[in-house]
Amino acid sequence: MRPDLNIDLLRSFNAVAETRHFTRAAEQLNCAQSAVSMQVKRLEAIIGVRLFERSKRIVKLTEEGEIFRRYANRMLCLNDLTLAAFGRNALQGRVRFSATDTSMCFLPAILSRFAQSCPLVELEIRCERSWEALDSLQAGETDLALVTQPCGRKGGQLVKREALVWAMAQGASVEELDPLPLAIFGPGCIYRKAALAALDDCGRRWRHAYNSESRDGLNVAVAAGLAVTVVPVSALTPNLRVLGPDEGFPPLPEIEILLFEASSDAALPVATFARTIEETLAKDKGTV
Amino acid sequence: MRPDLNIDLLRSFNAVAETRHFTRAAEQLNCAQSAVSMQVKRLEAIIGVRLFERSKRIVKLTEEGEIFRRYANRMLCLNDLTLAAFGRNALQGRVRFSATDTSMCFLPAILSRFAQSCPLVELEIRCERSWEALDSLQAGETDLALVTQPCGRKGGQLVKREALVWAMAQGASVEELDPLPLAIFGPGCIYRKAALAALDDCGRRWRHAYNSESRDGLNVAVAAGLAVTVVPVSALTPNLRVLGPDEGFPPLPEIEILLFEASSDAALPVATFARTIEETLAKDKGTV
DNA sequence: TTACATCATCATTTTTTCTGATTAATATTT
DNA sequence: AAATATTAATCAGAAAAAATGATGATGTAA
Repeated sequence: MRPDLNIDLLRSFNAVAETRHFTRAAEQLNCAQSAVSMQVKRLEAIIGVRLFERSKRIVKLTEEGEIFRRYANRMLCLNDLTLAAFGRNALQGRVRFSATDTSMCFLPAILSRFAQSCPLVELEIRCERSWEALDSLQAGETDLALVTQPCGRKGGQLVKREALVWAMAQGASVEELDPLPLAIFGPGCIYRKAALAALDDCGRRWRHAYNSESRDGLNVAVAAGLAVTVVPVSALTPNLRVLGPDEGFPPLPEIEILLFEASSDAALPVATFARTIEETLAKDKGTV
Repeated sequence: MRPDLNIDLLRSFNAVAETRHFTRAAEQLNCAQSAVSMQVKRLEAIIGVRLFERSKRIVKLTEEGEIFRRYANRMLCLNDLTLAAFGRNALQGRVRFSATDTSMCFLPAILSRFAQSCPLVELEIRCERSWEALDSLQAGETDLALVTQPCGRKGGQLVKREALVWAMAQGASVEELDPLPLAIFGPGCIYRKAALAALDDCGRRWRHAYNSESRDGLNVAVAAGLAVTVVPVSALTPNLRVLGPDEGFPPLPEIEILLFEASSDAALPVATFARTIEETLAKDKGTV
């Protein structure tokens, strides 16, 4: 029925909009000026809107042209992204990645970013405790590990500091809970020690009500309002309520998210994934 | 350097991926089967990836083809959206719209949706109290009004019910505040009455500490931790903390968001904007 | 095996697009 | 004011790209 857009035409349109000259745009595009004129004309015919004001000598975007420019840009970006993701020198391969339960909450942002620009790279994700993740890394079973404890290993890179807070279900009340029922990870977690010590220090009685090796396990008890837990602020969900000094909860230490790589000269997909993690977490740094 | 994508080729690719037949795709596209073959081949050359498995008789997307399909689809959607937004029968004109401070918090979602599909429509937004908005509508100064109180007018359409909650700044404490300093709208707001009555009922002393005709005005006091306010849950920001029965706050009534139109046979852009409001708010309904 | 269906390939035709020259309009210089 | 220069639109012809219809190859069903 009606013709589709054409990326080449958008490219030309964009060049004219940038340079504000048909001649310069032609140079930039390596073609004759008349070609650019005709391309813009063709594009205008397709979308049925006049894009440039040519009454005077100067080339100026019309109001609609200005609006259309945003659409054209999105289209060109998507085009470039797609070509970069697939083209001949697109990344391909596999990345075996270990995350801890705690670092898991950052994965959605990281993954959507990475999957977008490197769709051909196969991702293998495991969830382990920090020390297990580092063992896997050393054993060559994984390429990267995003952990919360260095476990004595050297070479980890600090990619983010994250506040840890006490939290419980929105509706639940903490008043009548004494001793305080806790849903936290089992022994081995250094933050667990710090949290319990802090509670003891301020004289709050507690009991270890629920235990699990995974956050999902704990969440069941927390969501039911049966226990209080400790989470990084990034893992807070709408149904969780932060418990502060007002309610008698001591401040918690910050956790450090560390990135370990199997080798410094890792395969390109691995290195790219590592850089994506750094960038994504660094971006969040300011907002939290 | 390397050639750009081409929407026509994506269209063909998509047809083949859908029908799983080059011949059927050709019928669908109204062209010869050989053309489709060549188009797919050309596309494969551009992105440097084999898209279909043709070893057997059946046409099957390769693994990469399956991934590429998502990119192609996004591109085609953006193409269609752009054409619909500009093409000959694209909406053009102006919509004059009144919102109240309370309904304002829904505007970002509504506007981004509308602006996306109708970029050529000029939007004029005013923020008024409900009764002023309805007066403006009746006076023909605006085309649509999204209000929280019917003010005795008939013909409004209920587009959303929204819970109202007590809230204060995250860090601040409510314990030592007696009488409770309130930052709420001035007289005229029916929800204000309900809120104050509820406070009185549960024996909580309060004083009217801050007053303003706009939410921004109130927010200054609230953000500073100087006062407690009442907000619809959709207007909650991360720096606000909900105050519930635990802290001695009575439940509040729900507000009703009503949409009034100047006339039932409004201009097409106005009607489209109205429909966008309904759809956007209806979508939220389930999640809140 | 034969008949049939399906996709790739090819030579040819058709369509699209580009080029280079020219023109018209505006700005700049003399 | 006239001359010159710059710029974009237009046009005819050239070049390139794409579509067609025929043909061939390959696999499936009868």
